[in-house]
Amino acid sequence: MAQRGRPRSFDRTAALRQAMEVFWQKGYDNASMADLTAAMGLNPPSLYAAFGSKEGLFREAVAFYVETEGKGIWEEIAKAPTAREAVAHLLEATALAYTSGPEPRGCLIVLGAPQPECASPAIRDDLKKRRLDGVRILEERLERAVTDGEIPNHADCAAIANFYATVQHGLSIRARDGASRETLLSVAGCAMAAWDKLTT
Amino acid sequence: MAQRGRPRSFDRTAALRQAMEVFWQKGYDNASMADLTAAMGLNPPSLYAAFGSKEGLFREAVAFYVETEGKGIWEEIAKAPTAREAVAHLLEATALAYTSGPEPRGCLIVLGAPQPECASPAIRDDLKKRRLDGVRILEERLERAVTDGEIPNHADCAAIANFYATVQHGLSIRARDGASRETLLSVAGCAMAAWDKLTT
DNA sequence: CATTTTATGTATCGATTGATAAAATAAAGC
DNA sequence: GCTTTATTTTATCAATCGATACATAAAATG
Repeated sequence: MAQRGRPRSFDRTAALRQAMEVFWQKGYDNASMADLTAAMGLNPPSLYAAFGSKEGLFREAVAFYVETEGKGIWEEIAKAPTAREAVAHLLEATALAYTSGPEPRGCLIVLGAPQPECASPAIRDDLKKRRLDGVRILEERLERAVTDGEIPNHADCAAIANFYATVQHGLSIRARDGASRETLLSVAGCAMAAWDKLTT
Repeated sequence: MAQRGRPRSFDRTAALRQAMEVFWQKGYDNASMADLTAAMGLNPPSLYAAFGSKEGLFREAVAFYVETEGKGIWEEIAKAPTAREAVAHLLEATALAYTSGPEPRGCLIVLGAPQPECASPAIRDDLKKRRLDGVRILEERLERAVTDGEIPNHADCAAIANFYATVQHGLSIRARDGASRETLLSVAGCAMAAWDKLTT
């Protein structure tokens, strides 16, 4: 059954992608509705009808970001045969993703709303939760490695997970500062240099 | 010779400290003049007479931050007898500083204006320069360690400096997410676990 | 056809943004 | 005491903020 009423004249997904780019570049608070409507090619009423609010638009933009940019970074965590390969891939994929375009990128989830006093506490908390989810996913992968016998029992999985998550977050800052792909990859390599000592 | 005219009725340094706290909590863009005047206990004209503009106030706040919060973190870099101790102290002092209060802290220089499209490109670039200065200071300390014979010639000082700077930047994000002092110290320890492999 | 429903374009809402003009006030030099 | 200089208070500036009211356009339904 087809929709009633006048159909929308724009590609919702394409508009969402444009919104994601604006939020990625400016962050939640600094991205104005004027910026967003201009980039998306919409008038404000169309935007509000399709996405509800600036907050709703950002939530969808983040979900879209996770499904597109984030997928290649995190999906290998579970698939990799060893925790070491999982972590190494995470950092390398991060380095590649953060230097994929001409513009400074970094992670939308890390940089989208970094201030404790954000215009939208819900947005701030949502991004924070997503970041902490990343730490937890890492920790769970390491604990699985203990079960698998890859890592000894006495290894501090929480500490190791926190360490590699911290490195990954730091890569966002370095990427925004214009660090090259080679530099970020070398940082990933340096972080992996600690692996043996941390897991034996 | 004393000042002519009516002297100001407020403590300029105390007001600057209050402004620093507001910027630290909200970032440059999100801190409104209303926030600042309220925290500093001033009327707008007094603020503008004393600090010139929001941008000027932020610059002074950052300089004040470096002189107070940042001093204990970076001054040991040159003093420490070995590069290893210098880097270890940097990370540990960072972990302590970022968890010194009840509120999520992190670094003002890392988090004060993280967006590529900031309301003030000059502010954004100034903070970026300060971050890159940190990387350079680390690298120079490592190169000195090569000269001193602490580290072999073939060590990649730039890569190592980039790695530890990345960890330090990442600590700001983790601190904002509420990571405990013990967690941040353990991250610092994990980072130092890579030292031997990176320097031999 | 007319009716209903939804989307669009124009214009604008009250609130807040960074920043001042004008006037009142206070302290120093003469 | 008088002048000079600077600060403080009050009120407000134009611009922008996120979000809508309203009228019109385009599709499905009857």
